[in-house]
Amino acid sequence: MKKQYWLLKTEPSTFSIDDLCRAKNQTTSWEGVRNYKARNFLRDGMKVGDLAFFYHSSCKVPAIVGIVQITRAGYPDPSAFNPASPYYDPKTSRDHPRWFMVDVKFKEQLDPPFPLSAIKELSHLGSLALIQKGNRLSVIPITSQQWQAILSAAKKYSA
DNA sequence: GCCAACGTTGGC
DNA sequence: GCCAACGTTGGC
Repeated sequence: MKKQYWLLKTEPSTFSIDDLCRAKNQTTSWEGVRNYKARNFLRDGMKVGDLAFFYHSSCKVPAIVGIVQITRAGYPDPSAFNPASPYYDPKTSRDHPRWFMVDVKFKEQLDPPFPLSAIKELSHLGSLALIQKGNRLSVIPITSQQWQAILSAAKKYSA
């Protein structure tokens, strides 16, 4: 199966790349996604070994800050069943899970981070959901061409 | 803090 | 099934 590429958004005030680095095995479950399109990508699209950009949103400098690898494919997100969780969804149950998550492991930090403003300047990206106006998708598929273009630009980038 | 864009909800 | 109202996202 061909490797697929992704971009995962997170608010650093909730969960940052530093949090991931400090996590046990530098691995975390990507809980709390409550959007159907994103859910479908988590449940059906992501495979073990896929790579994803780790993106900080809703912060001072929105940017790709690192790379992670998928270490476990989609499985039910238990936070949906937990009334104490901010991600609790009373309309779902363990018998009929609605929300899914994957596990991701830290692979690499981008230093410096590659900011959204620079991503927008790349001409050869074609349509990338991240830079489309009003986009709110938190799990975004990336073509291998886009991946290469962003990665090589990011390696050359210095603020 | 503002506001545009989007997804979801619920009345009909 | 439609669509207005609402809540949320996220860049600026």
